[in-house]
Amino acid sequence: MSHAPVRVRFAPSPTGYLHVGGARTALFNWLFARKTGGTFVLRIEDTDRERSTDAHTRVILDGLGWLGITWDEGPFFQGAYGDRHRADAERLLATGRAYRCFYTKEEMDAERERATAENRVARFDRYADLPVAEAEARAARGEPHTIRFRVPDEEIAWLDAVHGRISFHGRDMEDFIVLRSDGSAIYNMAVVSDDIAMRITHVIRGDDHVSNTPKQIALYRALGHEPPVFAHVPMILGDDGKKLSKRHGATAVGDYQAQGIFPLAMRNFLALLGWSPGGDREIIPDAELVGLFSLDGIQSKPAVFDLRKLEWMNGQYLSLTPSAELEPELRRLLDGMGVATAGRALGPVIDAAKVRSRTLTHLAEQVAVRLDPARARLDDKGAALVARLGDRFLANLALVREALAALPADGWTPDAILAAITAAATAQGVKLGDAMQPVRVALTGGTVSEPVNELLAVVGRAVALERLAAGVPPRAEATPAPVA
RNA sequence: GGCGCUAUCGUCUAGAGGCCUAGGACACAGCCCUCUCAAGGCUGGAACACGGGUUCGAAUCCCGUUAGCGCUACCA
Repeated sequence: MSHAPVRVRFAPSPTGYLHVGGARTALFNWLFARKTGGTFVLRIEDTDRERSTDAHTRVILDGLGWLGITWDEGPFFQGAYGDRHRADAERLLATGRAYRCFYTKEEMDAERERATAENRVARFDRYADLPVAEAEARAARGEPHTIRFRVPDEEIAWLDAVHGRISFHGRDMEDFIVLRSDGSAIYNMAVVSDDIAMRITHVIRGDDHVSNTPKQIALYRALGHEPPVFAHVPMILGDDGKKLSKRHGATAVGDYQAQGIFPLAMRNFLALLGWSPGGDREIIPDAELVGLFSLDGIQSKPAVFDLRKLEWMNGQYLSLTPSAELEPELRRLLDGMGVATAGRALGPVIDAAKVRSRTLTHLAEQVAVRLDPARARLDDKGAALVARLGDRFLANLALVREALAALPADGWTPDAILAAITAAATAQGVKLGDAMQPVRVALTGGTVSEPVNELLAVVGRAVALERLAAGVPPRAEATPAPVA
């Protein structure tokens, strides 16, 4: 083990969005780099020209930025290093660690089919022992061919930083292609060539790469380099135990950003998915995360992504964040919803709604209704209440409105409002709840909110009295229903 | 099929031979608070996959079984 300064890399391929698994891998790399005072390199593996797009690259960069994962070097684009990849592959050829292979795709497909039918492993070793002179002659004639790496017939083992010792044997691996017939490098070749060139000391990546690792180690050795430390972090699974994918719902980091999840909550949640500092920590301040992080706290079994817990955690961050800090982003969201916020103090409204929200978008919806109760829509619970109270709904509403109208503008405080409603209800023999709930429905369309007197205070006297006079809000359009 | 990895409450996990009649968190249920819903507090149900060893003693170490997952491309 060397004492060279730590250099890690995150190497996504821009063939899709930044998903939560990739984000967590990036986070672990970042955490490890910060913890060790090392360098975090970002490398975009865009060698699959068919599927790579600039749009995906941008989304990945944006996602990392949103999560606060900053890179010290890069982004480098793997596609730019084709010459070096080829040179490394040819070095393998020159030292006899690789050979020219003249199978056509059709021949290989046929062999693969035969092998499957005969229930055996496909073999592609026909050219392994072709005399070099003959191979060179055929190549010189322009005969299309690939370059295949000669896998050594020996045990290839390493001490994985999360799994401990993992061992493969060369005899279980076929000689694999390192250079395509068009001269471009195959994944394992490109990765090793780049990781050597970028002096990567620790490769922290997904578990799905463990079977690539022995091949890469063999490549390192054949190229005359010491392999880095490998740390294979387990997969993230959906709630059905299968690898997390689109059909499990939101898997892209951008989806969570759009849902109003805080980047810090996402970091906290992702960090704890497959890693633990030991003990009972759940909400870990970001500043402590780096100090706490270590590779051996990484779990060796896969973890199921639990959206509920993410939302709970986001709610924790929401309640921890002062309203003033929430305000700018909230104003932006409200503008997008068509709610005018200019010149209006949001602090009290945010405070009122915050404790009942788990995401920023949910919070924005609640704030929007308080700022502009005209946008309230009757929901199922609200409708049920209207139905249950029948005539008393409007009667109680009128009772409350009358009592509140008597309050002077400068006496519009939660305490005064509560006193007025309580007095009116008591005088008329109306249960307090039967007086309060209609107000709640009239103002929000639903039966859920902060205490009614606080709701009224936040909405303001003029608008509140107007809404109480208007009665039952219109039904939400999706489910039209008769309104009392 | 071959190779590899993994196995503690439904889920995330603590646990590195005695501290474990297995702890915390999410979720769930009940209670308190209360005009509703949250938040908060309290309480409850809920797990060491199975079988063999090793040991005075095993969730922890070893072996096997079973199950799940990953890889098995001129994709990355």
